[in-house]
Amino acid sequence: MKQEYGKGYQWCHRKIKGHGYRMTLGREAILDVLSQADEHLSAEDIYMRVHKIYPNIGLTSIYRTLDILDTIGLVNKFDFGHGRARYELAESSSGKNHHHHLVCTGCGHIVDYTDFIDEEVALLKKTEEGLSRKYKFTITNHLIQFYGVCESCSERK
Amino acid sequence: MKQEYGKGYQWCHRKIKGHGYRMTLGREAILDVLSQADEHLSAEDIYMRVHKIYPNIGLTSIYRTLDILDTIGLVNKFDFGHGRARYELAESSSGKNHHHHLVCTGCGHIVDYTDFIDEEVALLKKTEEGLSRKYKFTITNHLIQFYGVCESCSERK
DNA sequence: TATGTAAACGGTAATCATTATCATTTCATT
DNA sequence: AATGAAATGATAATGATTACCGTTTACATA
Ligand SMILES: [Mn+2]
Ligand SMILES: [Mn+2]
Ligand SMILES: [Zn+2]
Ligand SMILES: [Zn+2]
Repeated sequence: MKQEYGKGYQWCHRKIKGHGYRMTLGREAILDVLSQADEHLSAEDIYMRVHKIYPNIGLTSIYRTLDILDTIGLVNKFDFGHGRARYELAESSSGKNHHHHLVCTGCGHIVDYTDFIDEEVALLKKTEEGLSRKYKFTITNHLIQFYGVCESCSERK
Repeated sequence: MKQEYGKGYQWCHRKIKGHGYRMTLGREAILDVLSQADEHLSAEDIYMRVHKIYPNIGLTSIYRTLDILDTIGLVNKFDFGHGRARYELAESSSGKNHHHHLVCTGCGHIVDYTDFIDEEVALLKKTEEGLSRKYKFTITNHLIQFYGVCESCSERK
């Protein structure tokens, strides 16, 4: 159960406590489910998976915890336009590379891509600096998504 | 009322009819409100403004029309993370330049920026081609947003 | 190790933007 | 004017997320 992922369980634990939160069995289970997920899970997806290993969990706690984890940067929350938020472990905690998303508007399939990511990130950095200066914003985050139709969706006419 | 904007009312009219839809007073009023808007309006914002010049309009028609206009590319629909969708006239119909958004997570203020847009668009084009080939996607759209804290929000501690 | 207290919890009800339904009206075409 | 399709507005339904509240738990302290 308590497996290692990214910078590891201990690192997440410290980060949570460092922000004044407690580490509980429920939170541990949520991190565990996220670390094993290969897709971008909704709160209810997470609820169902956590429920198997920790049956007492309530959906409310899932939302509460995800909100905290998003706030302190351990998870990323996304809206891919399907009416519900989706979550993934952040790079820092998952050990995955920085990536952006390609979304099929037909079936909802999502591709994590890292192609051109270095160029993208370089331009983003430059843009952030420019915008920051010009508009007096402290920029904390960015979002890049491409939308289109995947192969099987376009074959399905 | 029926004023000129972007490629003009006639152009929008033709585009709507070209997709098999009818041009009605309500739709005209919605386009009119959008063309005069200086912000990114929610469905209810639009409803209230249209209601002044066309009191019989129902909120349902606002949603229906916006959905159609989004689908045929006359308006863009955005989610800036405040629980409701926001709309703006698309470049083609508004005459505005291609731009992306800078969002203040404190007060919700949104800046349209065009800085570095040529470089951004060039990279996007290249990335789109690469992703398209590699993942067999027909890419139709992209989304770029920066999130941060505006000056007055950071002064307000 | 026992205890006090704030944090976290689960269940339930409430919220609220968006959609579905459906009877009525309007439009384009003849 | 008659016809059928598209559009409309009022209303109800939906569904993800949040608010509330009484109970339980984690953990700093003694
Ligand atoms: Mn991802
Ligand atoms: Mn804009
Ligand atoms: Zn697809
Ligand atoms: Zn602000």
